[in-house]
Parts: sequence; structure tokens; C-alpha cells
Amino acid sequence: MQQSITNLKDFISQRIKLSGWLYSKREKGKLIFLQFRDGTGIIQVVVFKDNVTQEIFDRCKKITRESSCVIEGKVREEKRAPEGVEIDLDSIEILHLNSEDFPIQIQDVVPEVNFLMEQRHLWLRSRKQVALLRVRSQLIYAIRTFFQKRNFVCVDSPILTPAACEGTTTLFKVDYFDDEAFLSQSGQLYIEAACMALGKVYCFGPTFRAEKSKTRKHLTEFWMIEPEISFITFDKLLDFIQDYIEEIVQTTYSNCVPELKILERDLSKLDQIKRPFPIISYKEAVEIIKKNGEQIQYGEDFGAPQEEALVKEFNKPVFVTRYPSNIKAFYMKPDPADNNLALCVDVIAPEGFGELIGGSQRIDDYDLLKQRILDHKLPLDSFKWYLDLRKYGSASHGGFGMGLERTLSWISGIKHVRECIPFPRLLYRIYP
RNA sequence: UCCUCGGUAGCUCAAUGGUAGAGCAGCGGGCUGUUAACCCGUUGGUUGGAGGUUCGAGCCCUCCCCGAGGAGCCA
Repeated sequence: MQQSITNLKDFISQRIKLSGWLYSKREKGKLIFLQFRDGTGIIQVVVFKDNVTQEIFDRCKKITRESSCVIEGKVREEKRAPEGVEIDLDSIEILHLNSEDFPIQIQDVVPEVNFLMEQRHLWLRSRKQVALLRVRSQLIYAIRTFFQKRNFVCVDSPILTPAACEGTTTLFKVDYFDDEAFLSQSGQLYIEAACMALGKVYCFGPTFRAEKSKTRKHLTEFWMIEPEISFITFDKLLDFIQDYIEEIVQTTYSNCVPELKILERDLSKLDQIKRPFPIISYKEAVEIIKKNGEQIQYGEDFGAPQEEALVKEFNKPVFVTRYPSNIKAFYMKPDPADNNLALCVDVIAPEGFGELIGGSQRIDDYDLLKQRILDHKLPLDSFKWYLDLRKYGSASHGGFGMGLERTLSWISGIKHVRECIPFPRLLYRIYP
């Protein structure tokens, strides 16, 4: 078995060797306490002068924060240690002694965000950031497993695209030889094509939005999961999304309890994230927003204050369905019961973490889709291939898109999405 | 793009228009149980930049730069 800090309890009374970095140090005369981290956790290493050679003791005295080293010692149960386990050091080899102080110190005051963001490459080593990236990894695993178990095929959509799927003002433009291209802001149109080939598909990749948004819910580069399912009805889609949310949250939660505790997440909030979820119509949502004292007219989209007024009614994600078609995307299928409404759903997270999911039944009629493209003044040429999907074996289908970082932000209780991605790209920030 | 707030030591912050300071970090010393250790000593400054007002500007004025929070838009 590989020895690491996470499984030290299996090595009690044994001599072990670990490679890692010095997290912090407390000197107390003939006794030195080293907080040592190896990427899997942090453990206290005890160095007593009379038990080691002078040379080893001197190395422990001079080692600085975040210097890399290899330690050897004996694992011992210790009630006074936070982890319940400690290492009595026999020897230490310093691999790289930092000649300059590590810029980020451990202190009670929280440094300014700008400072931490400039040091993002080093900030990643801190306890909370390590925990958060582990939760991110587990969330991705839970999502992929969810689809794999249900026989979905992962189909990657292109990142370089010839045209917008919804307008061009929020797209990043790049040179494409003698032409121009745009970074993808959604893989949806492409996986609609894939779902007509493979039945049940999803894509999971980076998405780019050149929106000049400057809020805790926005990144210019983020990761999105977009499943697309052929022959599905709208009600079945809502059912599917409920299964999806419950499973990815509960799986991530159960795999990440220690990390979520480090992040000080209120776990009782996550206990509640189980079916059934509240499903309300746009019309009902408007009533709730008005009741809670926020201004809104029927027919308007929700802004941030409206979203908040709605969400405080629920302690689970709320599904808002059937928005007026004219405030939604061109490809959404009209509700047969009321042509002015779209068969769409937005899933809004509790506790103010914002919109997690946007989904819909797609238009499967050729003529209607063509008309919508024209109505939205989109270039018909660019959508020829997309219209072809309604020309050859058209079928009812639907899907949704979910922002990974917003979902992680909600699950882990981290207020700002910039911490939920290793190297965030934001308006005015592309370093490091 | 708009609105609001901010920029002083490595970090967090003080400083009535009148000698730029503290805590932490660092460095030197002390301590056999520290948990954000403690005690003694100590290094450290182009006050974001450029102009201006003034006998005198970190502080007042103008412009610029950078950042934060939010709005619209969105996941």
C-alpha cells in the first residue's frame, strides 16, 4: 500500500517515509513541531532533540515554509493531535530549501482577494483550496459516473466554432488562418446532432463567454455539462434532472465529508437535497416574487433580486418551468397547451448560489425552427446543418446545460466561483 | 458599459495638513507538548502613478492606472 497522510492510521507503530512540503513549524527549545503536508493531508511531525542526530535537528531548525522534503519516522497514536496520529521523526532530507519566504502566510486575517488571486499558483497549496479542488474532482467523477451508468455516450463538442448559437456579442473571437472563429459558448447544437446518432449523449468541456459580468457567479471560462436525450418528453426530462441533481450531490457529499468540513460547509443543508424537488411554473414564480416584495411584470426575465426573492421560499433547488418563449432561446419547443410558453426549465440553487441548470425540449419541426432562426435574425447559412437534423429522421429530444463551478460553489458553500476552478479567467484577470 | 467603495512595510491595518507606526510574517536569541504557540530583541517604506494647491501633502484638488462589491446578461 502507498503510504500517504490519509491512510496513516493503517501504519501505526510502523516506520514510514513520506515526500511532501513543510506546511508550518513551531519551535519549542529541544522540541520542534513540523506540520507536514503531502497533498493528501496535513500531519504533525514531532522532532525531539535527544532522539535525533544534531545534523537532523539542525535541518529541522532551518527548514522554511513550503520547502520540499522527505521525512522518515514512526507513526504513533496521539490523542492531543488533531488527526489522532503523529509521526516521531527519525530523519529528514530537504529536497529544496526555499531561499525566499513563502508569500502566503497562515494567519487569522484573510488577505485581500486580489493578493490571493495574484498568488493563485501558490494559494492552491492551502488547506481550503486543496479541499475544494478535491471536491471538484469528486463532483466531476459523480457526474461522469451518473451518465456512464445510464449508458450515455460522451461526445466532445468543438471548442472552435464558426458561429454563435445565440448571438455574437458575448463570444471570444480568434484568428482562424485567413478567417475568423469563435470559442464555443455551448456544445448543445453539436450534441443535438450526436444524440440523433447515438441516442443518449453528453458533452463536458470548457465554455467561453465574453460577458462583462463582474459578480461572484461569473467566469469568462467555465466548464459545462450538457446532456441531450432523444425521444424524451418534457416531463421525463424534469424527472431525469431530479435524479441527476440528487445523485451528483449525494455522491459528492458522501465522498467528501472531510473536505466539506474543512470548507466549513453546513452539511445539514446538503442532507435535504433529495427528491422531490419543487417544480413551479414561470407564472407561479412571478407570484412568489411579487409576494416576497420584489418588482416584476409577467413576461420579464428574472434578475438577481427576483431570483433571490424566489429562492428564499425553498431549501432545495427550485425548478421553474414554462417561461414565455420570447425571453428564451430560439430552439426551445413551444408548450402545446400554450403556444406562447416554452417547454423549458431553469433550476435555481438555494442559498443564493444562482442558476445551476437551463434546459428544454427542443424544436423538432423543420419549418418552425427555420422561422425561429429568421425571427432571431440569425444567419440561416450557419444553421443549415442544424436544420438538417429536422430534415432527416427528426425526433423529439431535449437536454440541459449545467455550470460546473456554480454547482461546486453551491455544494461546497464557497461564495465565489473564482475559487471553484483551479485558474479562474475573469473580466480583467487572466494571470496566472 | 454603468453605479458604489478602495490602493500606506511581504500580509492585515493605523496615522487632525506638521518627525510614516502597530500586529503578524521574516531574521537573532530562549523554552520538552505546540495547535493561529509564547517571551526578549531586530531588519523592513518611491504611502498605485503624474500634475496641482500649500511654508509644508499619506491626508485637499484634477487626470490616469489597478483592484473589490454590485447591476445588466448569463451557467
